[in-house]
Amino acid sequence: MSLQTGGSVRKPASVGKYNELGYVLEEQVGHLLRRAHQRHSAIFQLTIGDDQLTPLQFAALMKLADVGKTSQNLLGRLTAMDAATMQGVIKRLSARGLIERRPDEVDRRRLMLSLSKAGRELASELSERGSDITNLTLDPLSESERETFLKLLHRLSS
Amino acid sequence: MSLQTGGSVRKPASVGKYNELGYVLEEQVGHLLRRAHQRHSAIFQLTIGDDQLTPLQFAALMKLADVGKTSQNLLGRLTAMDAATMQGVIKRLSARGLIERRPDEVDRRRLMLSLSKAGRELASELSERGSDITNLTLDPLSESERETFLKLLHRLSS
DNA sequence: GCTCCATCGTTTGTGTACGAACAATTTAGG
DNA sequence: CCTAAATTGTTCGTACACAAACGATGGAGC
Repeated sequence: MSLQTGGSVRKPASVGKYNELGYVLEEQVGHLLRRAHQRHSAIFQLTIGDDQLTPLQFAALMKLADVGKTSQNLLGRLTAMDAATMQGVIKRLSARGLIERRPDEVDRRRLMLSLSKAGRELASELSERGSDITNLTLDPLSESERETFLKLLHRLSS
Repeated sequence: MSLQTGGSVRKPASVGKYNELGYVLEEQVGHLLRRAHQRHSAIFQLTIGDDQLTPLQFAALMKLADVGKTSQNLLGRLTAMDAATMQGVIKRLSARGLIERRPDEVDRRRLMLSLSKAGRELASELSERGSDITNLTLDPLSESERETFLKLLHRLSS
């Protein structure tokens, strides 16, 4: 399959500069998504107030607080995490004693997860912080712009 | 694919907007940014037509084609990559013979980078694909929505 | 000269992210 | 009932992402 442009697409010779390919990194949505995510991660780290907790660990914690006892696999789908990724996240939360793991009696493939007392307390303490982080991330936008942005972003989130 | 592989799937109390903690993962901008980035990565991989090339490698390649000979450190800043990350990206591009590295004569701390012939050819071949990827990612949005979204996203990219 | 400090690149360690292969188990179909 | 297919969780390999510590170099100023 030909990846070529067919030969008659873009300007041939660069006049004053070097090879201009007509591709501007700063205008690509992938690059902007990546940078926005970087900025959000930095805000998260400054705001969450728990040195160990990462964005994914926080998401898993809050989702588990939301839905209660669930299988590891289902929690992964609810938080948009790959099974292998989920494995690592749960291992670290479990090592901190925030999550309890036990095999399902009925389906012995399953690992059922639930929050420990410490996990429930942490989730309760930090839920406010989570909302703060979203607000801080969206700070450059006005109220109506935030609404518009979140609506459009949601449609780009498969 | 059914989301209900969880045996006795009880609907959580927070199907609507609120749960007991008032935190809804699906409304957090970080979660949406992450999912949008996941979707974009999948589109990139399907579209770029080069099994080895990753989004960051492609960004470095195109930026280097754009600015010409540059130091590794400066290229990192231009592509929003950490020095340690840049190191790995350049190493892999270099291993494929797409980039040439040589120390600066004047400032011996610097590693000067430039595209090889193969690198220039690949950049030229794939620049069109890069634009396709942005278009495909933004496909769920109308033309005016795309403009709005990119404008707002740009303001959230530090 | 010389010292203080910034910059450049590297390495290490931890944490996502995901494809791929795998074993154990459950389910579906004939 | 029995085999084929699907699901669940694990491990491995590769690639970001970034903090932190490091050695080498360069520059400003005394």
